[in-house]
Amino acid sequence: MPEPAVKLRDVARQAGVHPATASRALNPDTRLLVSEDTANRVLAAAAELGYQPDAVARSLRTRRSHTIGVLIPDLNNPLFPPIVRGLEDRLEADGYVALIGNTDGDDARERRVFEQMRARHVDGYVLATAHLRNPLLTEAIRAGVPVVLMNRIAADNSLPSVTVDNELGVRMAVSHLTSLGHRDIACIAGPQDVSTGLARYRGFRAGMAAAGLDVPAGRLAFARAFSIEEGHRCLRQILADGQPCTAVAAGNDMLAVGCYLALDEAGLSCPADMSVVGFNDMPFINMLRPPLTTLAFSHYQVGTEAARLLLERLNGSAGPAKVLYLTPELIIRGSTAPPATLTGRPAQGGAG
Amino acid sequence: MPEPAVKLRDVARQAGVHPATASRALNPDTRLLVSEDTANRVLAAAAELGYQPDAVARSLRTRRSHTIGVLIPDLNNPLFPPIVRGLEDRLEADGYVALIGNTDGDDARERRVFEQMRARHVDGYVLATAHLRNPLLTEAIRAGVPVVLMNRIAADNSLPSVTVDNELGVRMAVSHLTSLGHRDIACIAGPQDVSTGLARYRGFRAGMAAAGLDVPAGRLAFARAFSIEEGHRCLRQILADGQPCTAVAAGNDMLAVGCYLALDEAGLSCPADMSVVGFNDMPFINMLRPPLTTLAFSHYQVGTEAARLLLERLNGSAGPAKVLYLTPELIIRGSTAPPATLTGRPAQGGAG
DNA sequence: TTGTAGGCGTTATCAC
DNA sequence: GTGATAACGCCTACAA
Repeated sequence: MPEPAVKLRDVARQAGVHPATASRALNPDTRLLVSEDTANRVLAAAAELGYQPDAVARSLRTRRSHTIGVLIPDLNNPLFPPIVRGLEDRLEADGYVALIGNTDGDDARERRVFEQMRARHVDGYVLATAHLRNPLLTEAIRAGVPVVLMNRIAADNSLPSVTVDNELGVRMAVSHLTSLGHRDIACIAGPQDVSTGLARYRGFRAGMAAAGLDVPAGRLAFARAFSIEEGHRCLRQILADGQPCTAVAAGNDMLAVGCYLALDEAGLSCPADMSVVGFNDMPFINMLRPPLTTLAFSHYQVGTEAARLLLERLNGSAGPAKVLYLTPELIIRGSTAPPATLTGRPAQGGAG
Repeated sequence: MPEPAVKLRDVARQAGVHPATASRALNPDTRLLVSEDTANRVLAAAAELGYQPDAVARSLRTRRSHTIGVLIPDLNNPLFPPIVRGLEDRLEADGYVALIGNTDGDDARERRVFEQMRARHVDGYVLATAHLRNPLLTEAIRAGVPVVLMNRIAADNSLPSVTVDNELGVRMAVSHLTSLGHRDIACIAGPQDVSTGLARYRGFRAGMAAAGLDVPAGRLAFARAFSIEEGHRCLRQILADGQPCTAVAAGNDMLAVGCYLALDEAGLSCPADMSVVGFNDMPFINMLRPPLTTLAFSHYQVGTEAARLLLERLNGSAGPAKVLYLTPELIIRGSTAPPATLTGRPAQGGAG
């Protein structure tokens, strides 16, 4: 026994005006076109009947869906829920809703989701999945749909984007390690075809160079994904290689967790035998043993800022693309300590 | 320079037919109304032009948005991302998309989000936020929109729902503890106005009764939310109360994590001084020290099954509501061990 | 200040 | 089997 929804014409009838007048009274932008008295009658009628404008019909007419398409790699990555919350909370304030699409790093899937969203007339996109060169981007732009990038950015900074200063973050991490006395520092870099992986690796090299330290090949590994498994594999590889080291800078927290596993497996303990630094300060990462030293930034804010940049575009502001860098904060926890050689104990790896 | 989208009438013109015919050819359900030859021409034209039907216009006409409203408490709760993924993956297979709304346990917010979704003509709702008596439910039903519950269920089983067998799970947990030799077992129960909190508490009482054990008031605390803070507060309260116990069954993993904090604070160690059992087997909970013994079930499957039940309704199946119970699995990890009183003796498996 | 009319893109219901 | 027509609910020139 579904109750028929109340429509604009019902409100108009109740207020004794024409639907067009009711429409004007209900729409904040056109309310001043109508007499205050009429406006009040219409508003009262709408309230009484519980009128909700039909968003679908409105979209068809106005060509604006008030819907945003959001593409992320995988919601299961703990980095993304707070980002998505930030996005949705900010968008909701302006009457927008978000369609979330997971790509699982699969180009075909990404394209399917993208097209789905296009068919639903999303007013804009927020992408957290950008590769350094991404065909989807040019396509969206050609279609005249605003795009904002978050977390990852594109090769040229031609698009509005929000990201943490990855390079600075890793330089801070390296500086923290060297100030503890570490000199033999390994790096597990993330994938180099996304900006996060690349910028953090650059930050590592810059930090090491600034400290006058070498980066021999045996202390460097490239993860094929930002996953626990890859972190595990990479540190195992470095340990097997025999290039001794007392600390490792991981491309993100997931890789760092993988390092924990590899250390366990090798019978080494953190931080006594090896210090570990991550990146992101994922939720719950402070609950691990030892709690992970990592670089923090407000994930929620990444979402709200990305939403803000997109809303600016949607509200007509043109101008050059704003690229926002959040400053990371080094959170020192239990996974970093001076190297064993300095604490009185014999050095595990017997480094020179 | 936005390219104009290609419309049905463009396809029709290219194929040399009337738009109505093109529509029939493109729609699988009506394709048999049109000659095979024409159908092929239309399909070819559509492919060539890259035609994507306008979902908004279609919705207006057909009164179906192929959109589902999903209400969850908070995406930041690690339980929900996999559930949402399950939902979205299953819905996508049938051409539906999900609008996710976070309620933060706030009734007003829940109502706002619900109305937003209604205005967008969602074809159905999936609610993970159901209180035992929920006004939204009757409202949705009155509007003729199908509703499926997941994770939590309503007081009467009048709605299709998917949930783990909470009572059984906690009985398994208690049985595990008693078989280790525990007799003085505390319980930190979740909120009693939601089905999960209530059923798990019932399971605890049933399990204890089956083992012939008492539940004195001093070993029982009710959390006001499924949060780390509340778990912390509740166990601290129990410890302060002076009723000695050697194990605690927490209403979920978050509460269990709070227990870890309270134990740390009290200088007690887990599992030597106190065993802890959780519920849910949240992602990353196995990375804690000690890894948490808990009850696992496929969160992803909760999502896919909920989607399935809803799709059944949307495809017209009536019949009585199906209530699906997933069977939980006890995952024994490092947070449970025989009580200290027994560990001096070779009484590992044997309970007195 | 308010009413009229037309159309957004699609599909359902008629005719032919 | 196909074409014409109307309508889904709303907004917005334009007319009055």
